[in-house]
Formats: sequence, structure tokens, C-alpha cells
Amino acid sequence: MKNHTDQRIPYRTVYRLSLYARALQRLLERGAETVSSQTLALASGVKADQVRKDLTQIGHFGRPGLGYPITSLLGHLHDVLGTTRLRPVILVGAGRLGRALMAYPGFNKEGFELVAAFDCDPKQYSAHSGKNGSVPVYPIQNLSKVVARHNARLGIVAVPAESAQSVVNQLIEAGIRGILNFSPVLLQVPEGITVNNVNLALELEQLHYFTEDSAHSAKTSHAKSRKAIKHR
Amino acid sequence: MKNHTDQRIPYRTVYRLSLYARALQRLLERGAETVSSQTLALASGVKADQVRKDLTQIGHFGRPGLGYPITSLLGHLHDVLGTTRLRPVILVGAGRLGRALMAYPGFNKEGFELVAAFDCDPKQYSAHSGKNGSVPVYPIQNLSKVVARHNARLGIVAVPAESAQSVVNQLIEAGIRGILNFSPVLLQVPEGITVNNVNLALELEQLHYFTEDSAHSAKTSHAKSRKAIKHR
DNA sequence: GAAAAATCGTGTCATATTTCACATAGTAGG
DNA sequence: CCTACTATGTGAAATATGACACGATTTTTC
Repeated sequence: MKNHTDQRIPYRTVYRLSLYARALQRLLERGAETVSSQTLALASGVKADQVRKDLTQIGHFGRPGLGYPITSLLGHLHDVLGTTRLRPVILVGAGRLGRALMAYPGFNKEGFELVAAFDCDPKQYSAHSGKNGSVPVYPIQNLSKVVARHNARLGIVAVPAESAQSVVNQLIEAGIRGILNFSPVLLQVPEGITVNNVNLALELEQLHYFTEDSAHSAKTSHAKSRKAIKHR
Repeated sequence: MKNHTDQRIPYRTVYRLSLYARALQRLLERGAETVSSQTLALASGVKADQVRKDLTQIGHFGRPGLGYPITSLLGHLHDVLGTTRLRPVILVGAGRLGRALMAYPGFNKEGFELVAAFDCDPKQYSAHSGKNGSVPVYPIQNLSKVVARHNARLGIVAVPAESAQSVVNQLIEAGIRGILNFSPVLLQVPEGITVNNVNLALELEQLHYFTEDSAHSAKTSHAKSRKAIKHR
């Protein structure tokens, strides 16, 4: 039967579960103890029905007339999402974007720890490693060793387009299984490796298309079927 | 009738069209003159059928037995996507992420021009404005004026979570219609404004979930239905 | 303790998106 | 000019995703 342990959670549902976790965190900080699907929906930007459907998928049961116990639900979400403890993440590319990511304070709060960065330019790693509290930047040659040491599975790619594929090959070789790719190229990866692309240009082009009401479609109000806010 | 001019192109199709444009650009640089749906599909990471369906949506007709003429198709894509000329984009938040974005060389190549940046910290704008060729950084108070001057419709939000909603309100007030949001908050916007969210933590959590094969699902191969590479 | 209100869980329906399959049209070669 | 081959365009089936509605269960109130 449809037990919650015997099948993967759909693609987009995982996203929403993360959203819920964040919303719950905020609610918890405000002193709430239970939450209704209605409230959680509002806080996450989705519909109440969707919240209930998603939450039943992970097998957590709320109580009619009362709602969901926040603490328990949050714990359950962390279990399912695997964010119970800090997960190590490594970064390749210590250029401007890479350094911006290193300085991002949200990693730990969200259950991840940026444990190491890599670059091929000696100026980058000699300049930044060793600073107190900051992320150490190693030469790319040390990749395998450091990945193994931290047992990292996730990697962020923030290198120029030219070297992206080469870097990814090395990441996979080193044992990385999931890649967050900021470079604007189509990465070739074997079965079993997951890639999420964040492509500035694609985002902007899409935004541009959907905000341009002249020249494309006569009816602006035709967009009623599409939500203004997108969460993938 | 299903004419290509009388209806909007679906959400995800716009994304793929952008992908095609990039792939075509590369093919063109290699000296190719025509391309088959098969080849274009391979270069873009989608299926050939999908390519044909998408391309018929914009009303461009390929030639059986030969394929699509690259130059002509690329021009048509730029028309449809509205990337025929440079579109102005403004940025709010000149912190680390903001400065990384300002230094991103890809904007112009992809049809966008980062015309101005804003910050509320005098240190940021006094330090960076006026440099030759770089993006000027203005105080946030000048937002309306500068947005109007450049006739910008698109804005990028790279400010801390606390100030994101406030910034977005000002953007909308100033005439911005599409927002690329890097802050991890749910933005409230009126009908007609499009928001695309880029949320590091959500991306990582999803990656983590889908690369974690223990503890969640017995069958790893169960993921046959999901593509390893994701383009939204 | 009984009735009313609140809220969950889920079957069913509607919509959007992708895949399949194939008839159709154009090209190349002799 | 005719045949063989290639590649498109598109209707239809399959899949995924989200919306709706309603019965069931618990709390709250009197």
C-alpha cells in the first residue's frame, strides 16, 4: 500500500517541504505550538490542500480540529529531508561569486556547512586560507583528499564556463553526488548524479518574457492561470 | 486557430527556448548552418520531440530532410524572447553577492545590461560609483529616478532577508515589473508582478534529498523517471 | 455530554506537460 | 524523374501536477 517509506517524494514536493520547514521555524520562534494547514499554507505561499497532501506523503498525521504540532512536524521534516545534522558542502571556484557564497551566513542555519573551497589560482588560496573562521581555499589538486576527509556529497560549481565540465568530472571522480551549478553550460554527468542549475541569464530572460505585455499577446489578463511567484 | 501570435508561450517552454538560443549560438560559432531537432536536443539536454513542439509554438518552420536554418531560427528566437536589443536591469544590494553579480561578464552577452545598482550604505556607493566601465552604485533614495531614466523593468534583489520586502515594495513603486530574488523570503507582490526566486538553501536541500539513497527509498533505480539534470 | 466549529485525510476531477507514433514533406543521388 | 532517406509537424496517449469537495475526527463551548 501507499506507505510513506516505500517511495520517493516527488520532485517539487521536496521543495515545498523545505519551504514548510522554514515557515515552521519562524512560527516556532514566535512561540506557536501548533499550526493549521491553512496558516502554514499562507506562510509558505501555497494552498492549504497542497500542504495537507504534501504532509500526508511523509506520513505525519495532524489532528483534526487542532492542526499539526510544530516541533514534532519540524523534526519529522528534518528527518525526511536529511537535515538533522549539518551536511558538508564543498565549493569550486573562489572568484567573485565563489567568495560571495563563502561569505553567505545562511549555510549553517539551513543545515549545511561549507567546509572547503578550491581554486586553481594560487593567489586565491594563498590569500584566503587560514583566516580565522573563514572557509579554507585549497588548490584544486587536493580535491579528492579533502572531499574524502569531510565525506562531502554535495558540491557547488562557481567557475567560468570553460572549466565547468572539467571541474565537474573531477568532482564526480572525488565522490560528489549532487552538484549545484552556477556556470551557464550544460553539464554531462553519468546516471546517478544530480545537477541543479542556477542560470542568471535564463532567469532574466524568462522574467523579461513574462513582464513584457506588448508585442507578444493581446490579452494581459490571460496570465490568470500562472502564479506570479514561482518556487520552481 | 492555434496561431503562434495569439497566445503566451507556456512557462517552461520559455526556459527551453533560452536554452536553444544558447545552443544555437555555439553551433553557429562552430560554423554550422542548419541543425536538426535531434542535434539541438542533444546540445540542450532535452528530447528531440520536445524541441520540435517548442519550435512549432513560435511558428518557425524547419524543413524536413534538412533541419532548421540556424541564423534565421536564432533571430526568430531573439524576437520572441525579446532579446533583440539590450534590456536594462537594475540591482539592489551592493554587498558581496551584489558585487559578484556586478562583475558577472555574461549580462551583455545574454542580452541584458546591468545599468545601475543601489545600496543604503554610503560606503558602498561612494566606493564604487564612477569607476570606469563599472556599474554605478547609487543610494537607494535615487531608485525611482534612475529606474525611470533607464526605463528598466527588471530588478535583481540581493539584500539581506530583513530588508527584502521593503526593497521590493520600493522597486514596484518605481516601476519594476519582474524581480529576481536572491533573498530567502517569501515576497508579497501584487497581481501582475513576476517574481523568480533563487534560494540557495532550497537548492541544496533538494540536491541533498535526491543524492541520499540510504534511509529514504530501498530502490535507487526507482528514479528512472526523473532526469538527473534539471532545468526547472 | 451534546452540539457546533474547526481542521484533517483523501478520492475525484481538471489542467498542464511530456512522450509516442506516424503521416507528410523535402533532399540527395543516380 | 524516380527512389531512398531524412527529418519535420502534430494528433493522441500517458504522465505529472495541482484544485476541489466532502466525509471523518477532534476540540471547544455551553
